[in-house]
Amino acid sequence: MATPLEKARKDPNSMKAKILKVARRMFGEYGYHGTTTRMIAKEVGIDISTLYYHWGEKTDLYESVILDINNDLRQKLDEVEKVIHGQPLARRLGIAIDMVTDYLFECPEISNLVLFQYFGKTRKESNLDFHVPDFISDIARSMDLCKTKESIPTSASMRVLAMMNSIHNFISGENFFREMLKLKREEYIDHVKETLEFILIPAFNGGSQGQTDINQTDIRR
Amino acid sequence: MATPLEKARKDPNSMKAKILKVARRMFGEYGYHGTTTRMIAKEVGIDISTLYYHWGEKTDLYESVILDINNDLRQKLDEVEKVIHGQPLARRLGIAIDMVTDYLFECPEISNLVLFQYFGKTRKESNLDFHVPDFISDIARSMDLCKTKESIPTSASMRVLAMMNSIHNFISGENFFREMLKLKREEYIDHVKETLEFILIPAFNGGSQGQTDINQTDIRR
DNA sequence: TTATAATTCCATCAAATGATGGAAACACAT
DNA sequence: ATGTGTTTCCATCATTTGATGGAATTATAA
Repeated sequence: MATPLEKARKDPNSMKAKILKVARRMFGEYGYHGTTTRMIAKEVGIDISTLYYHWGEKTDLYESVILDINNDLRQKLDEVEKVIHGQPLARRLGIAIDMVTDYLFECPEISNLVLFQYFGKTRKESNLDFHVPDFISDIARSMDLCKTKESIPTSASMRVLAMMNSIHNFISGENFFREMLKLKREEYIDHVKETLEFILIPAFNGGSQGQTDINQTDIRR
Repeated sequence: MATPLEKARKDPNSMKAKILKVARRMFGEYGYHGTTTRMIAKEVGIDISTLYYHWGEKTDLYESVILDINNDLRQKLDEVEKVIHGQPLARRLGIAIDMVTDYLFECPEISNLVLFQYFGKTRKESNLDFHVPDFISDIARSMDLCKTKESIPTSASMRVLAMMNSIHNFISGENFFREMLKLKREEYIDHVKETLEFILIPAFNGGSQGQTDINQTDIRR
């Protein structure tokens, strides 16, 4: 109950929580430098100084946002892990893609912020470790890319990164890609899942499984 | 010879060209809002007003940067297309991955800017069409995903997007991922190629080819 | 050399932005 | 009602940032 972030999570109706929610979306859309504290305050409907009262400096708010999405993502991945446990690999992958994709389409700011973290620099660097390695190793183990949680081969980490990024890309790029392809939201989501399965399942399934129409099977849903 | 961009391209030693080069890198690293005109001017070693003299508003410079990398990328893709023409699909893919990856590792700002274009919003929206559809259709045809250049199926476009983005991700994320995996640059590049082949070749090759150690074949280089 | 055009820098502006002090408004227990 | 602690807003700063006018410098041609 010490940090503002913990307070915000405890009471989702608190002002701290409201600000955090808006900040997630705005930082996700415009990036750190593209988002001003005034933009956030205005969107919440409060004065800018109220925002500073609750969260302090802009960098602190941003770090809280990162920690928050990090937490959410980890929680979701744990949930997925429980569901797919024990299934055969192709099915595990199919379900995981389906669940994670659905979730991230609900919270696209997560994908946005993850990608910003990977690709963007922030003038004043933050000494915030992103805990990505945690995710990676768990997913790698969950996909039979390694046995123990320790000592993950580099190639396994790379493959998991490729997988996760492919998903994030389609979520974050929705506006751009959907406009480009003239698709409705539902259509786009279906195409994303189909494409992810097309790309990922053959690779991780040993490249020896079905043809391109593996998408048509009942792996999804 | 009309626009500043054309002048810059004509004479690579001109001040316009120098500024453009630095602007590409800076916009690529920090994004549009994260880069100030002063940062660029300082890096070039000139006064800020000299920058404005040559390129006008910040948005104009940014648009020129986008057009410039767009041009470079298209040129490179045409070059790749010529090299791989006539080869069997898996080999075409292997060579394309190799060439494009090498090129983008030389000009990482291209990947950065492409991803920013996809994922970021820019407060004041620019009415600049990015010509992505051009790339997409050419690549799709080059990979037997469709017959004619017109009427590309949506799923084909999606697959090409997935492919291109996977490459851009590893280029743009180099700093983050390499630090995370404790790799030297050369090692990282090799792992990127291996991973891309692992992910992409089985999918586009019909999912019926080799096992995971397809990476060990002589497809590369 | 001299006139003309192109280039560069200095000084400066106005707006935007991060941040804060302090007064008012509110909640709530006594 | 009164006192105490919390929350909110108004007014305001200092800095940063995009942008420009005009003088000084440099190149170019006559």
